[in-house]
Amino acid sequence: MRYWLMKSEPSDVSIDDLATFPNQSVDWYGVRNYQARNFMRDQMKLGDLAFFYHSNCDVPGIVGIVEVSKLAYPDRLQFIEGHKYYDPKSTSENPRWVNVDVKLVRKTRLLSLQELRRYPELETMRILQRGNRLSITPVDPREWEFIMRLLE
DNA sequence: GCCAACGTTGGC
DNA sequence: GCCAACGTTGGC
Repeated sequence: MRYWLMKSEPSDVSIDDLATFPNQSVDWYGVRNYQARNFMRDQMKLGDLAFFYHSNCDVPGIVGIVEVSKLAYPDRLQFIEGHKYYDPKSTSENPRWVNVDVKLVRKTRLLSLQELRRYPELETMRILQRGNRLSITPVDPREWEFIMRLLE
């Protein structure tokens, strides 16, 4: 059982969007970074928990908790010609990109990036490092617990 | 909208 | 295999 942080642009899929989806779940499509892909493919297990993080928006930060509800499988968008996430080098025999499904556990208050930066206990978090761009990052259990207390 | 940081691509 | 050029991310 591991913990994660997963970024989503709310203009694409927000936590409120997720709450309205069937089963309150969504396929985590569009990851086109090998490191992030490998986390999904090799390490994510059913029931793993993740912070749902709004990025590239007015107030970036954690807005909810989700759980992995389906193990990694090929991202369907890589096969759709002309789509933003189309990958001509990917084939159905040998798909390059995968995604898991995640399901809403609950919304939380907005715990902003600015607030996260205030706690020395969290300063090793990947999300807080300079130039961090990885959309999926592991979260240390101690950091997870610390943040969960902030969200109570 | 700017731009620093980073990942990927492709010529050599 | 190096590395310059380019594209993307995402906070500000």
